[in-house]
Amino acid sequence: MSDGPTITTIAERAGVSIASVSRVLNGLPTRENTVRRVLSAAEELGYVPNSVARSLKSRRTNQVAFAMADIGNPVYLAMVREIQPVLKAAGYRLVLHSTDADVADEIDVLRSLGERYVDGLIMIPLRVSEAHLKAVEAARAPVVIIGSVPEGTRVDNIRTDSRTGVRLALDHLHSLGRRRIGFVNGPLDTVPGSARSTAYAEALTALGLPYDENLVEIGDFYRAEGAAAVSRLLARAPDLDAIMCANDLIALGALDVLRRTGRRVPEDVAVAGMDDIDMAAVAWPALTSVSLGSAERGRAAAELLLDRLGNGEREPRVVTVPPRLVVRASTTGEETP
Amino acid sequence: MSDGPTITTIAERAGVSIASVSRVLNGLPTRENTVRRVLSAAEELGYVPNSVARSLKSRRTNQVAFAMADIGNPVYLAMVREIQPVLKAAGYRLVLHSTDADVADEIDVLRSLGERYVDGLIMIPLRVSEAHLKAVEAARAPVVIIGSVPEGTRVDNIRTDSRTGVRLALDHLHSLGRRRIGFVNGPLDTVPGSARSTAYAEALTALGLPYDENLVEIGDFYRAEGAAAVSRLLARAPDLDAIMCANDLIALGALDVLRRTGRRVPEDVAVAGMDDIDMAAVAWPALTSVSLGSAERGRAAAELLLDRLGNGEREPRVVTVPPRLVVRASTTGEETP
DNA sequence: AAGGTCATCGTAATCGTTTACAGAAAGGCG
DNA sequence: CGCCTTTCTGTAAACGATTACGATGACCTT
Repeated sequence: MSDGPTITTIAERAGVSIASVSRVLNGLPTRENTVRRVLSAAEELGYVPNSVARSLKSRRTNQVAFAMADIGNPVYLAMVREIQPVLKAAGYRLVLHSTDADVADEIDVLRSLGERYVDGLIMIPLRVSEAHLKAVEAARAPVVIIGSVPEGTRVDNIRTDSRTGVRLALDHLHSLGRRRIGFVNGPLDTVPGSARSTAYAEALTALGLPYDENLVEIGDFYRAEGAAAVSRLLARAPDLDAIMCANDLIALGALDVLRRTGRRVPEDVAVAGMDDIDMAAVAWPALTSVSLGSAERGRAAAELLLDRLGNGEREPRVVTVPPRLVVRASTTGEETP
Repeated sequence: MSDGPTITTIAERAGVSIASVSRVLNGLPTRENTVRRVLSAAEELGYVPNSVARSLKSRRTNQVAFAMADIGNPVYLAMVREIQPVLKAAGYRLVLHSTDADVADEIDVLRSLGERYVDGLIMIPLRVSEAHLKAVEAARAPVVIIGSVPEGTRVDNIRTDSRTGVRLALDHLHSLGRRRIGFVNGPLDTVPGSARSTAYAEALTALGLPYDENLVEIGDFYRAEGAAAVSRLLARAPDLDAIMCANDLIALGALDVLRRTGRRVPEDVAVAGMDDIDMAAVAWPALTSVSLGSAERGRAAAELLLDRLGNGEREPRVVTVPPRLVVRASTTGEETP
């Protein structure tokens, strides 16, 4: 754990100048003899270049940050899983930020781009405020946002269409003959929360079903909170025959509550979730879910960022990943092998 | 995306020297008037300190790396989830490395500590070679290893006791009356693979059961490979009444195969896994699993590293997290609410 | 042999900070 | 008022790399 050799150490041992050392190590044309002496000196000393010093001069760190609300959420983890290999292949390291959905913390991450410890940022904010947008515009490094931002915001953007997603699920439930379809959502002041709320109302209208506020309950995007919300919902609307959940963790909570209260899924109550996390497939009954393409979105974000890091100035791009309904036993009762 | 102000810019605007700017920004004693001028200049310019330059001088990056074999593995993700908040609270950022269980890649991560882009490393190698140990000893920054290393290795180390873990599970299966207990393992040249293999044999002996090599099958630590291995196992030993799986992904694969081949779990075949990943609790039937305390190990590793970063030289420490059997329906049939 | 070309090398500046050191200003005291 | 002590501030040297520029010497040409 000593203090490690620098190019100066090498220069002394090889009897050349630090400039020559640098040139050799960077493969610039140098006399054969010098190359040999420098390389063997470097080898003997176990030289490893100091990336901090290099970054200071080159203004590149080969690091990229990913900021998400909550590292415990499987959706974000699925994204990390896709982002990491893409960046790694391009020679970038991935730095993780978990912001606890705190706006100040997210703005802070954006501001911290000025510290230059990363070359770019992929961010997936739960809420998008004015302050966010200002900070994004002022950011000192390329940013890719996953999630909807207002039209006209000048930023690379990956979005999905959760409105259509909700619609797909409700159509499916309706086609199975369900008419009293409850809805359990997360906070309405979040981007997904508000989008899914209006989507639910619209889909009902399109299906010719009445909007009954007794069928709607709001909790949070976690399993325990989801379970609690489902309990409240069942108390208010014991006659419902289906529950649409704003994400899969809520849906897993719903399965817990329904099992505990002795209702069969899907015979008594069909359940659908959103995000299609890994656990959806192994749950019992396996959970019907709307895939919002977390993996694709993660990969697309990484690729968009890499492209921007290569190109610098170009028009911001928007990539939309379409939702896809994954039907499983929690709605149809049929096991998919 | 312009080039951002530096302390030089601030110094000019405030009419002081860069030394004074630095002092003010670092809270060193300075005349009231100077403080005010520097701070307002910094404010107006939207100054953000360059962390790369600061790191070069201070020799600290406030970053810590976590290197794991496969970022897709829920066990490692569970660790990331615990490590991140601990580091964040201490002001460190977390950099992720996925090494694909490649020895060369892992050595590379160790070597790259010399690049000084992180202050420390938490590593969880699947295989531990001579080269690993050499690289660890030579590492230029503190390292914490999760997983067993040879006695006497001078490194902070978090371990669990998977031997006892296997023993717990087999005792449990035996107490349920199972006598033909199969074992599906991952590669034997990995640390967990070899440990669990000997543990299985030992536990059988302790229970007075014969070792039947027809009851043992080797695949890999993934769901699909696990399923394939279980298929082979069932073909060779159709009369088995329990399967011990070397990890939960294999166990999930086992559940898939058993269901597909029409065997009831646990009536016909009881199944137990290891690691107690999130999915174990939601699977159907819910999976009995040996928790190796992934969360605790992650947290302990982070704390050990922080302590070492604070203390510098001290004797290496070893923390052992005991295994714990989590009984669920896949062995007892009783649902745990 | 003188002059020119070319490859190679070393000196020094630079990136943006921190900090040792010395100089300047200010205050206290006889 | 002069001297000493105490603040405070500026100059300059690090940290470890990259790189522009000019110096050096080998080699070729005439």
